Amino acid sequence: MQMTPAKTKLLNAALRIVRTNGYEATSVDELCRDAGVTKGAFFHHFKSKEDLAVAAAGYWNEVTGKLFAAAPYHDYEDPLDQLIAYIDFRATLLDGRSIPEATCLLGTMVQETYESNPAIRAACFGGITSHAETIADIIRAAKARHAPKATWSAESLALHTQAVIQGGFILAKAKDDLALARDSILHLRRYVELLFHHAKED
Amino acid sequence: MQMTPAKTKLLNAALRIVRTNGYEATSVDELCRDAGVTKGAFFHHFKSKEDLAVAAAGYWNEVTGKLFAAAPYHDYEDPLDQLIAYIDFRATLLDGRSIPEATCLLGTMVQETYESNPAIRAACFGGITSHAETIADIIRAAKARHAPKATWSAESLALHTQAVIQGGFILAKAKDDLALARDSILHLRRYVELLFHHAKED
DNA sequence: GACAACATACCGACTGGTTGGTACGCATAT
DNA sequence: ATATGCGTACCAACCAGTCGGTATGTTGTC
Repeated sequence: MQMTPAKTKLLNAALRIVRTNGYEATSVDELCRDAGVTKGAFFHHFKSKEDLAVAAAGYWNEVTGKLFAAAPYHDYEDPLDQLIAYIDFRATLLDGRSIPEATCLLGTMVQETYESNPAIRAACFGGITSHAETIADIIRAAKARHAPKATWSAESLALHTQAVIQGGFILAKAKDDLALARDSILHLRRYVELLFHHAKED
Repeated sequence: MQMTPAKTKLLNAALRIVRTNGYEATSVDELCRDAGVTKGAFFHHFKSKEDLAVAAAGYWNEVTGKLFAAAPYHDYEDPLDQLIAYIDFRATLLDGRSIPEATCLLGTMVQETYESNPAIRAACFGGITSHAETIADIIRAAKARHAPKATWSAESLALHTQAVIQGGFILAKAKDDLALARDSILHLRRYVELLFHHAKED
């Protein structure tokens, strides 16, 4: 999608500011100031603040989609290796980043808007589940090869990976330390290893 | 702590409304309307909206502290049984509740305030870690008895339980379905079982 | 036990600043 | 010429917080 400069600048500003201060605490004026455009430009491209949030969720999916598509975890032949490498990749995404830079726009926005703003909630849900689905594909393949008789489902485990990552972000925000998010991802890695290790023993 | 009726009503209103709409989207006027008190009463008891949020976090700890202290998971002799029962108890806390009723005030508030409001962030951190510490005590005992040589720490696993629960809430909010939170808690249960099952084999 | 002095709990009109959103003007490109 | 992209000026609603005031204790003094 071709985008006009002001629109792109506004969306990038939204990713940064909303992840830092949340959706409600982010004002249209601040967004415009940060993007270096005026309010006229804002309401030319977005019919409301809510509309911007929905567009930002879509933009987030675009940006992170490319990031994950280009990530090295795809290079492994064994899907279980891919899964472990994906988890490790999620951990490396915390390195050298501040908390607002490392955390997820969708998880942040949905907390504030799930009850009051169905459109934003749905956009966040779509983004999270579409990413989880790509992980579920990997898990499905890993399960078929290494744990065909396991009782858990690939979809459920994929969503769990996202839950752990999102939950890790919350703890990290609370302590102001991304190490807590890293620790939880490490537990997740161990869980996946134990799950498949256990299945092989049967 | 003895509390005046208006103050208690405001704190109870805060627990409900903030969990529903978030901190920023909750106005002082709405809080007063819901509590059935006036603005004068609000600012008599709290010197600012931020002050109310900090007090609400403390109040949340009181209320949930009693809930967990009276919960049945303490009745087991074996600390590992206690831990599993705690996890199951967390799952039952979702039953028959709406999402705002089931979710955690601290996790919701800290997402919005971690960068812009250190006092609220610290209050949320204190509440989460003090609860996690009670779980860490159980895990420490379970580890001493069943997995003395395990490499993971009780504190880290305790925080991970909280991360999974918080992350489950985010997914539940995104899908508007608490089943997702339940699923993640089930994965957490399996993780703990595998962790100790694995340790016993060594 | 009566009365003054003071504290606590609460009321609700008001304020100055901020909010999301609108109306409209103008330049450029087709 | 007309649609698109953006700037300027503005608005009504709402926001957190203030302030003068009342009603109801509580405490100390004689």
